[in-house]
Amino acid sequence: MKRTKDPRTLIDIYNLLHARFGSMQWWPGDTRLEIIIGAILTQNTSWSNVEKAVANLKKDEVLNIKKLSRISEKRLARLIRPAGYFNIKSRRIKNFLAFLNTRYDGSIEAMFRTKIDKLRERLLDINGVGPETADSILLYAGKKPVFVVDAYTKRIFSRHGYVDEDADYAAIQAIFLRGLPRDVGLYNNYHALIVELGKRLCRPMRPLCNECPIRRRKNG
DNA sequence: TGCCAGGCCGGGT
DNA sequence: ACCCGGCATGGC
Repeated sequence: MKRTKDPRTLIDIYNLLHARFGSMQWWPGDTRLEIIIGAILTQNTSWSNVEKAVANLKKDEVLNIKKLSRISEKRLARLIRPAGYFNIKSRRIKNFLAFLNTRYDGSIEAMFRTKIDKLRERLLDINGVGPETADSILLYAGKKPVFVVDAYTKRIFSRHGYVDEDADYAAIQAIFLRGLPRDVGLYNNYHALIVELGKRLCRPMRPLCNECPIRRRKNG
């Protein structure tokens, strides 16, 4: 069966997802620091595990910049144990805090006063912060207009023919930046909707499923 | 039970 | 410039 190019825009897809799941208005987390820590903790890790780790940090009342900066890497690793990769993530959190303390005197506000592109460069220089983590920090903690790409984005939109299977992070991001108005609220909800769809329906070994709101059906 | 999860790094070609 | 193993817990 011959297939023609999907004429629907990325906005059309957004509207489908929004109709199905509503407004997510992310990130799940109370403070900007919690969002940043969560962004590191959720690297290749299910969110339910991250929640346990964050709960531990709150229970011990260390989820603030000063305490997190002072406790040992060892103790931090113990607290975030449920999130997996706890040793490396403890170091990565410490790396971020060292960056924040050194360059911005421990002020997240000061950090976000930096021009977006410059701040993104600096975040990427932190060992343990890659493109998705940096962009999540910028968008969700900083409310900056940066589109976040993740494994779900790549999987879902390559399956539906919007991005190449082998496209890298920057290429996928460029497609969304080109296809969407530069709007923080839209970027926020779009990525959140993608994750929601990914978590619920779009598993690795299941190419397309009938419940997928993006799926094109006969008769449109 | 084995596979997977909202990546990223470092060492090897 | 790629490619790949390592990192680790908890849920289904």
